[in-house]
Amino acid sequence: MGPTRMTDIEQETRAGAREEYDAIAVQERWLSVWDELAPFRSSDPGDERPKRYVLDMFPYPSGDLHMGHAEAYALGDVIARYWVQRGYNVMHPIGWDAFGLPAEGAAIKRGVDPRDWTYANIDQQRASMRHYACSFDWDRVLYTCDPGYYRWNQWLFLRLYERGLAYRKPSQVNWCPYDQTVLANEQVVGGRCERCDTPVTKKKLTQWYFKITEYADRLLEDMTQLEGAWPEKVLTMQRNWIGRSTGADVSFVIEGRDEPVTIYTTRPDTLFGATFFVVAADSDLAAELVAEAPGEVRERFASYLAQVQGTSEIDRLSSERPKTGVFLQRYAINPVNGERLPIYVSDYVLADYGHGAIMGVPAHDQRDLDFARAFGLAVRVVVDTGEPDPAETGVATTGDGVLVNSGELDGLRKAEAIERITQLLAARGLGRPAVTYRLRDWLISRQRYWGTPIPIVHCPSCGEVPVPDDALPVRLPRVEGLDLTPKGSSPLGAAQEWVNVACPRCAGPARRDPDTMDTFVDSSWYYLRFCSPGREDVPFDAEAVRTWLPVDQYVGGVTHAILHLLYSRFVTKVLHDLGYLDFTEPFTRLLNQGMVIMNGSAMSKSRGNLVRLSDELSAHGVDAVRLSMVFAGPPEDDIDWADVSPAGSARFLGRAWRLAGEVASPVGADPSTGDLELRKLTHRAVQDTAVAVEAFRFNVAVAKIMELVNATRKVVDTGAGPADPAVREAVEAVAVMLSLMAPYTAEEMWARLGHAPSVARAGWPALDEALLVRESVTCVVQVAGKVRDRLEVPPGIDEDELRTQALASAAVQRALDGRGVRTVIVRAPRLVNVVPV
RNA sequence: GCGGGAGUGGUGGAACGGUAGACACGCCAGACUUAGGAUCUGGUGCCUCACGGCGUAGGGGUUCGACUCCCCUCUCCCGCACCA
Repeated sequence: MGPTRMTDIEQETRAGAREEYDAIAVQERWLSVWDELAPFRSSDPGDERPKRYVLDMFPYPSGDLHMGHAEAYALGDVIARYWVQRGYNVMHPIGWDAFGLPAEGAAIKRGVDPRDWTYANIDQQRASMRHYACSFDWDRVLYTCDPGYYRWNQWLFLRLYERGLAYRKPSQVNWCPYDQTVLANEQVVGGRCERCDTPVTKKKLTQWYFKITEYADRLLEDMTQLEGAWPEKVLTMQRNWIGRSTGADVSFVIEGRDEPVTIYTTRPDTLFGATFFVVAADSDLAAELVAEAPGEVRERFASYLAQVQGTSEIDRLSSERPKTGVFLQRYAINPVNGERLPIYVSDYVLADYGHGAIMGVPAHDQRDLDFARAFGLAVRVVVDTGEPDPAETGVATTGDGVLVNSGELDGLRKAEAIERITQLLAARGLGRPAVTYRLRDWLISRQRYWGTPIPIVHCPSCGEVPVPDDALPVRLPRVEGLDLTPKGSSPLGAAQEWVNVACPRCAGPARRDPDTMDTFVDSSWYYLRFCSPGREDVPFDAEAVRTWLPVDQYVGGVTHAILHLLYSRFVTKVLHDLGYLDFTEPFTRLLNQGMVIMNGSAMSKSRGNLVRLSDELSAHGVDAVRLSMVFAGPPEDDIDWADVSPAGSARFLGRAWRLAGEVASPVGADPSTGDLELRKLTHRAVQDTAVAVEAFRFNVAVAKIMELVNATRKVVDTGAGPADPAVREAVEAVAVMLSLMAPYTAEEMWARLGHAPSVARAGWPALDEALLVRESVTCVVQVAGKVRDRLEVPPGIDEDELRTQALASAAVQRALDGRGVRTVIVRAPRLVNVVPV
């Protein structure tokens, strides 16, 4: 009966001869094999496999790959390699987000050409990726700093320009004093420059914008397509960022001014509670209103404005900041009751939100109340919420209640009053319902060298003239002779031969726009370019885009939750509207991986907790590092490298590899004659692993593979033995599944098992459904919800039979201790719960 | 302040409302060893000699049954932060 026992001698030999797996030595042998086989090429003509587009966010080439890259690409690779094994033609390309400030920094500091610095880093990263066994399709590669790429940024700019979606306007903009350039709203994080952490200030400048606000509603609505496929967190962040609010515009007559001024409010029901009026200090309206004010007021305003503009965003944001302002000695007339409201300027009203002016309702808005208390202004309650008087408590009431002191609105509740007053205002031509967004237009011009030149020529007689398509690309001038030091204006302006051109329209002398584009423009459409990276006549091949897009699976860090993802969604919609794309969302599914940290905090040189990827790779090998990244936990969680054990991963890989060397049945041995229990475990593991991978529970997938390895070990050592065909079946399954995370080891195993490379294209093991059926399951028997016994029962057992068996259990009877049975809950075949009286 | 998420062994983490702690790391013991930081085997939530009891941040609730659903509290993380 049973499996053949190994003799003691065999056992001794085997134990004594445990082979050592040299994970590092093995690596070299496969790289050239893979180069030749190109298992991940996706552009072979006539490829009949169904398509799938897996995309990792492309890197910025600032030095070599680091631990963060290693995690992201390990995760993306599991997904890409899985779908290849499932028989899909997977497009998994890579490129470089190659424009940007670090290259200029290097140029300034070390006198190297940004081009040379950038391409040198790219070469290094590319070599590291190859070594890290990334499953990229090396035929699909792009560099955004290549004129062959950025000409299409210019093309995109011109298409937006034609539609009025790219425009120039003067405005108060975010200014980074360190980088000496403007920043988009999205690139200011907590009042600091997203790049260099310098506190941001404001500056009035004329800049180029993309009109993303025109797409605010669609960016919001289309998120229903992404529900469940993108992390909820990202969707929430985008919703908040867009910040749609509904309310009403209300016109106020200003004494001594012909035109009334419109304000926006979400609380038109509190109109009768307005006791003052505030205009943003840095708005045009403020400048205009103060011009008619007495000289003393003008002076105070001027010094106040200077003070406001000198304040950094950091200070502006501090919440405990007292309210400040200047009374202009002018008045606005409340349209509902004719009251004269004193007009103030203050920095707590923002020039570029709503209309840059508000009505002050101190009783029902905390900010207004703070201001009123600072300036001794009246506080009038118009919504009785039952809470204490704000004038005394200093706490504004914002809840629901009954309108008072509000003329015809008295007695209505908040919501009714909002509707009523909006109607009344509309009927009298004094207001209308209004929607406002927190989202601002995307400021895309930058006063720096290493970016895409804006394809506009400024002509003294024709004004702004777009560069014709056939004159693209507008190439960057050579860097020689240019001073790249940040000085607040673009270095390109000093490139005389470049900047002075003939006007494309009148041929007269004109100047190129000297600014370059935000690098987020580059990345807002790169996923389209991968379909046809070599095309020189079009930005992307329409047919190829129809084939591949949208991206089925996007993988990247949550740092881009707003910036890159919002811009990409916007550009996709614009290109859709222009007829270039037939879809409206670029990324069907999104996975945000966490960060790799060390000892509880982000790695940094200054903290002294930096872990170098290259060190980890040479200590443990590529596979062990990749496996550790994947096995550490759910992909969206941070990985504390102090908590993971690449050495443990390496040991596991050695165990798997050794098994492959012990398989003693020939290639093609019929598994159906093999050990049934092991076969069942194999097929179940294959099934469970697939389910886990598809649900992004890669750590669980690894655990399932480990279980199978452990079970196979037992069968080899103390069960059916290494010659059983079921062992081969199991080990082959392990090799294929492991190829998702540990490509070198899997390839070695595959070779040891007698197969030709590459295991990457071996195909996912076919499931035998019959082997997934269990002939007995463990049934838990509870008494009052507590487990008292376990029964082995057939899966098809009927409820009555199970109930009978459960009640017959001695352990159940003991636990009942003579009490009667009130009910028995039976959930065949897994559980019975006996409820005593 | 507003919004979102999360609290499970010494650690990372598993668990369709149905066996809490899969799989690892670490640790302990053993085997093989001149040796072992290699390899293999076994053990490992807490209390208890045991029977058994207690355990998923804390407190309530729904349910035959709750890590899972609901309410309250505490703690931590993330995002936004004068957006009228």
